Amino acid sequence: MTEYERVLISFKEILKENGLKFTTQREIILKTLYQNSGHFTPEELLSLIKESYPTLTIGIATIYRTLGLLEKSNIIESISFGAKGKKYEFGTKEHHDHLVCLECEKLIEFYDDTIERQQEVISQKFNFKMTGHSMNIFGICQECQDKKYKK
Amino acid sequence: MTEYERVLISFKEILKENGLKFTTQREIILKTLYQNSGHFTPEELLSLIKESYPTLTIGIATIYRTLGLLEKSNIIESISFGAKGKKYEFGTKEHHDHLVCLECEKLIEFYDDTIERQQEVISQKFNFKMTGHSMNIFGICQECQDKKYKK
DNA sequence: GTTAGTGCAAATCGTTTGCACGGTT
DNA sequence: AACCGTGCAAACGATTTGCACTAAC
Repeated sequence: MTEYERVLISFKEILKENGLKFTTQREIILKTLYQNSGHFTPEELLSLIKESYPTLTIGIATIYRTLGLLEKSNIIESISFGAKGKKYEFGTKEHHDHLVCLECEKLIEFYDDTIERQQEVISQKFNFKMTGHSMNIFGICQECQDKKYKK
Repeated sequence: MTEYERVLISFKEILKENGLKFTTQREIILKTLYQNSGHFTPEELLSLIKESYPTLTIGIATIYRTLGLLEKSNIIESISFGAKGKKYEFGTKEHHDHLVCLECEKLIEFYDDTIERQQEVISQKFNFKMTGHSMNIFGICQECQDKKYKK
């Protein structure tokens, strides 16, 4: 069984448990996020789906509704860009955080054990029941630093 | 000289250096953020100012413009709530991160040396020129956990 | 057949902008 | 006097919602 099949089954179970329906749109959105690793805004995702499935009618509202559902189900994750909206990505096997380049808006993923562990320590200190976290380091990526000197 | 006086002078210097003007509105916004420790949305700040200075006319646009200015000047800091906007706080002496309660939306501040240091390590690993970061731990605060059991 | 999901357009919310007037330098 | 800052309202972009219709169960 592929990873995608496993995720699909678990999504269907979540739907059933909550009296929700498994629709073509929901399947396509999930599949598209799975097949295209990367970070997408809802609009980007809509364009991608429309290109890939020209005969499917699908609206931006459904994208938003489904993304919300998938996020609550812990199948996908989002990262916020302030007033500039959110980007979504398939919730990969292992959690990671991001380096955000302020020049080219690129996201670089990283995973760091020390930080993960320290979060637990901090939560305990405040008797805080941690359900998630986001850690973003802002700055300029190597590529953009290089470009600057070439100008 | 009080801390506020020092900040005010440095703000005035930044304004002068950039050919900008020191206005009543800018002063009131800075003073209000300084005097009211806490995290405010632009709208909340506007209400607070209107209550405190009933004779002053001030619009939401000025709040946004001044908050942007103060943030670029490193006098205040912001934390983003995705599509739900940003909250601003006076840039206290030492940097800190936040525990965000998903139940009551309260922010709890913390400072953790291990995390701060580890960020430098990660940035170096990716040849990333770090200019800032945000780390938010999401979950349920102790108060809200208690409430849940009392219901 | 019942109920939830959909697309569409309108509505909403936070934020930004154009403009004529007023305040600071 | 020159020029920036202001309030106001309109504009904007991301997201949400109401509704009649359609599809999943």
